[in-house]
Amino acid sequence: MKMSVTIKDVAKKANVAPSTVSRVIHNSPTISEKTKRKVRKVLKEMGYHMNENARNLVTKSTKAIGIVMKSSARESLYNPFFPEVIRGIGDFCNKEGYSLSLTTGETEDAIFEDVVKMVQGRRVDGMIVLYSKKDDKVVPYLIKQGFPFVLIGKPSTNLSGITFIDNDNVQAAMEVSEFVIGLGHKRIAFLGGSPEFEVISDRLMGYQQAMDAAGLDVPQEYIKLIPLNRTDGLKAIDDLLGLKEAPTAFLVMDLLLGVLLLGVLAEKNMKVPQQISVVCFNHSEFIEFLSTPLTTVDIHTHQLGYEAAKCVFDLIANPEMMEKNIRIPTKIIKRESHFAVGEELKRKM
Amino acid sequence: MKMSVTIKDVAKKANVAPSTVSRVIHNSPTISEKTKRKVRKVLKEMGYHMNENARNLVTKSTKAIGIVMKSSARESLYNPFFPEVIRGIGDFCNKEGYSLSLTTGETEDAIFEDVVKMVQGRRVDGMIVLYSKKDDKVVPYLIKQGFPFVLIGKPSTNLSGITFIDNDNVQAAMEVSEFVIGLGHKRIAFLGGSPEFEVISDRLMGYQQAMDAAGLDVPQEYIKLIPLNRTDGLKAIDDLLGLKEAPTAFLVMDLLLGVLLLGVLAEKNMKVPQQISVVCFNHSEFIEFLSTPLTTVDIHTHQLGYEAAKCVFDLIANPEMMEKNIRIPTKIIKRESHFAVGEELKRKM
DNA sequence: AATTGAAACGCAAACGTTTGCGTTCGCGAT
DNA sequence: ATCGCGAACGCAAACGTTTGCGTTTCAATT
Repeated sequence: MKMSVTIKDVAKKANVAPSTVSRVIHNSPTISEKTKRKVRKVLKEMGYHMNENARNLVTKSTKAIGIVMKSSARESLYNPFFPEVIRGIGDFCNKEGYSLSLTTGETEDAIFEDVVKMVQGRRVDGMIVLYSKKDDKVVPYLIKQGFPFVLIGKPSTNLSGITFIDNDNVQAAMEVSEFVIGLGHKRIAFLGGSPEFEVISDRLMGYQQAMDAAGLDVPQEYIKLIPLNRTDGLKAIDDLLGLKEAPTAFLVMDLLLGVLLLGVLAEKNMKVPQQISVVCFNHSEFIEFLSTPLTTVDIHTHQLGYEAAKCVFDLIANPEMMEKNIRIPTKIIKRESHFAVGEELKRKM
Repeated sequence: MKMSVTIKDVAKKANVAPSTVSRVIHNSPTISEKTKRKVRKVLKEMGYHMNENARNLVTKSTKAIGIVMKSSARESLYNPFFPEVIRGIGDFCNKEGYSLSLTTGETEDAIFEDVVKMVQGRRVDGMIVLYSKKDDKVVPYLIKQGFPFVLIGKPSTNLSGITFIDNDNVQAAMEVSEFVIGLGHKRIAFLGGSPEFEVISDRLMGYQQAMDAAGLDVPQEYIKLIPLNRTDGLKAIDDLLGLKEAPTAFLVMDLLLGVLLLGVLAEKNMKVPQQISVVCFNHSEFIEFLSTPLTTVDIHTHQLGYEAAKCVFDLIANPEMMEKNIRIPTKIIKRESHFAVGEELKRKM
């Protein structure tokens, strides 16, 4: 490891005081152009680079923000949410010259310790929390510390003062339900993950509102809230398809379940969209590779991250800022896994 | 933001010198048990937590390691490699109480700047580089700086002194080829991404070696090296299936291409594995959700990350260590997308 | 009782910055 | 020639730790 060149080294070589070098680096107006040129020359020559630790120590501001994630989270591993949202965060941070720090903890306690270390250890200026769980210690801690943070998702606790970014999932589900209803469907199934996730329960709500508004009743058998794995997924799908009045359309909450559903339908030789319509949440470029051109709902993951980062920045700059709640709009990407009732015959030709 | 309690605050309250507090924190044997108890009590009471910046400044060691990734890398977004490898790295780091820092840059220059900032800015003790590109500046820079780092993948430059972790892709491809050959196949296609990636060219090599060894010749039409997108993928697959002597088995280098292939085969009503065998690289739990139980090659992504982290640690502890090259073994996960030639009829009953 | 020697602790410098304030310098106005 | 006054720069303290070394304490040895 080469020894680093410090401000003092530069100062010595340039025959100025360290403070002058510092001011040159920050382009202070109190330094003459002549000295600036001289010092800058030496800076280049010696290959100076700032020691961020020393800087952080005195300015009390690291140029970094932390990301809290539940690392073994199944749901974030197999859909592109995790990388996408980090890319979004990264994009903004990069524009502002900030860097990113990740929690590494596996257990909840370990994660909490990571957060404490980041916050109290003054390693980051702000935090972005990538999940929202019922009785989690992280968010309450951040609030108590008065530390700038934003949440991606919806706060599950009834704590106030939380700035959060998310989609309007109720709205999104309502829109997509209305869309499907508008196509003429009356028997619409809801296939999703565990309702303990805010996302799912919100979407369920939107779905039900739309159905109610359209005067369609929703038999409980149409609603399948299941863990995200093959066996439970298969069972749910079989149940639905085995119904005397089987649904003609599926609202699927996850790409994985969507893939599973398409597979089952293909095996049963049921054509999508001719016999069954499928709409799937969380658009990603992955679906391009499926043989069925799925109609999806784009939740704009990248933008979620980007806006979240922007928000922590505002919070850092102005800690007394009122909490806000930014909703990223969703968009139905219409491809060809849905059909309008009555069009079956035309299509079959 | 609450004001932090420092070592001095604790020292004052406990009627000892700051140095004593520091030694208590580090559990120095030169401090009596009595004082330790007293100081520890005050530490808890005041809720002390160390300021890492100050610590890093004097010890010249942050307890963090950096991760370099090419962020917009398509290939890392849609297969679970990226999250998985980070989880692996995180697992080890967490065990050792280290934290993680990510580059945020989009362009190559931005990424390079991130790296410089991490290294020279003394924000990390070591680095893990998640890619290896032909004429990249990062690796040469790290070498020049004598900074501890390891590469995941295979160094594309002819620079020596690089510790790197990867799979033996030649070997892996050879094994899987032999496996398929052993089933009786003679017409085996190779479907993969761009050969500018070391992974692909290595596997291609292994494939060809196995074919040669078995005395099977490989017509150039059997080898499709294409960019990872739908159109190019479809074209390649169509080409292969349209051949007068179409392959009976496919070696697929990527989950995405695998999914695409399965879709096309289903549309053409070609049964897997009865008519066509498919083996796909990069096992992930995702494939559980496909209707076809794909036989895959597990490259142990998680362990790649874990071992990489372990390596930087060794390097940090002992910078003069000889470079090493750790190969993570691969494993064929045999499921049911392959068939032994001659068994078709049995299966059909 | 004086001496010795660990054991236990305190002092102060150092790490590389930033920044308030003081000092120097040159120069035009008196 | 003196004064005054910005402009340009240097001094030194501060940020919160760690650590080598010096000092104190106190029990054990002579």
